[in-house]
Amino acid sequence: MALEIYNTLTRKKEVFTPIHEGRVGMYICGPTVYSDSHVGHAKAYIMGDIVSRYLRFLGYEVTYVQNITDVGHLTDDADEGEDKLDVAARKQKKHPMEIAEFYTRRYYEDMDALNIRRPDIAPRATGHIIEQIELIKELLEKGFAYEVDGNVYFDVSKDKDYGKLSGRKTEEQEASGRVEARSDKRSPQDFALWKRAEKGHVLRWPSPWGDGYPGWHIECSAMSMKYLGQTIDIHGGGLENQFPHHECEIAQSESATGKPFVKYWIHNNMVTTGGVKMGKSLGNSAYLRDLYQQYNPLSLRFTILQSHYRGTTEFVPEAIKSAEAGYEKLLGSYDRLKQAVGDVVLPPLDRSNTIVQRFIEAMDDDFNTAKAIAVLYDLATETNNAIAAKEKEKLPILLTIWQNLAGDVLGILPLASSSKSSDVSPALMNLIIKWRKEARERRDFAMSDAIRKELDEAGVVLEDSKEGTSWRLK
RNA sequence: GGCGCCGUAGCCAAGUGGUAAGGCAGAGCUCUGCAAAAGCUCCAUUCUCCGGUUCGAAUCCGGACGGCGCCUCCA
Repeated sequence: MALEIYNTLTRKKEVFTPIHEGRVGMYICGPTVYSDSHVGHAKAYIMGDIVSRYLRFLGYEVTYVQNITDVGHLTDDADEGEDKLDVAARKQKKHPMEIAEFYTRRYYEDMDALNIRRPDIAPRATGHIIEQIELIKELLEKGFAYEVDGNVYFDVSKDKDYGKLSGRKTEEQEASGRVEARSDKRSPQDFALWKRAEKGHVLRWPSPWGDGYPGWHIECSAMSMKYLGQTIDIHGGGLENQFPHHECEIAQSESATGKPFVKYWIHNNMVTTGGVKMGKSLGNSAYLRDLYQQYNPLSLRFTILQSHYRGTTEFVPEAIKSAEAGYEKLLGSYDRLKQAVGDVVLPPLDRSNTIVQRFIEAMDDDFNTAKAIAVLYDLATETNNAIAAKEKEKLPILLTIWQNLAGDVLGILPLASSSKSSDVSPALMNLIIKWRKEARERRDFAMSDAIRKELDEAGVVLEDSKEGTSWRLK
């Protein structure tokens, strides 16, 4: 078996072979930092996280680049609309860069909580204006772009391949009545590479075409090529970015370099509620930091991983709660195993183990995390039985498997530092358990039950078994 | 109008030609002073519907119905 990835460009699963043996360059379109992150961001960046984690598990040297868009795009590619960062800045009476910095920090906080590893390089659009201008100059020199009164547009008619990612033909676009004609573009489907800054536009830079700011799509082309080369292995993002954003990126990049821009395009599907897309503009979206008040962030990650990244995820309380219940069952098994194993040096991962094999087979199939999680439930059952049967030899082997599959690849095990903070002293708990045991021995069940009930209310669960009483935090 | 996706048990959800994964909820049993946890067992003769291809279809083809996405900022 080998890793197969569904390539949006070819609309089929392809065996993954990196351009340079042993190394992978990947780019996932990052957020525009003018508001807080919502569940849609979680799904997209969990996908990027899983892809990079699994590639590393397979032994690849991965460079993961994810931009921070701190130049507000116009709300459309015509000459209308407003810069989103400018709007937020004006409302809050702040400089646009304050807005960008504020939400960038909060973005990372929100993603950290989901156990999403930070990208290796997180370039900001405002830090790469020079690169963007250079790319635009090249496109002008090669005749793929034209300037009108301080605005520079990409000439879609010059690009024979335009539409190859999204399956759109330019003639069809022209037939659509939805493309605004009100601008100085030659053709409605041409898109802006550089915009002239009007009076009052705060974010602006000097350029060969006068003061202005970059268009929506150019930053990703410029930054991905700067850090990953002219052809990169994997480029991805949310499905709604397929058109026009990624289509335009391909047009710009390939016209400038004459080389393929991306080998594998990956797109994640949406998060829905009641079957309808959750989105900012629809007003049915939920901010992650609000959800964190109600749910453990890792159980939200688990909920998302229980569906495939290319399918939709139905995000309703009933689904989240049932996922959370299943997730806690897995964690319970892992916690008991960790306690049973104690502090010993763990063996290396045995990749020939049946459970590991099945897990790899699932992940090799276009990152099928739902199937991979089903394997973890078998791992949990095996773990629970091994603990009950006191198979001491087997336990460290199982713990290694948990840490590799559930921990390193899926990222659903709590990090040691972030596990439930305990203000409960183990020594005091042992004392309480000892007294309760004495009460039980003299059959004072009223007392022993009262102790259990009150501890439960304090967040500590007691569990009696043949081996004695154990405790855990709720 | 153009392009595309989806419809699997009460809920979430994998499966894309070989006879329905997994989780939650539910039922029973084991263990147990009780509870919890855990284990075992049960829980879709069937995949929206109707035709077709095939030895064989949830999976392929055609049609109907229902839902959704993109085409405008969006993960």
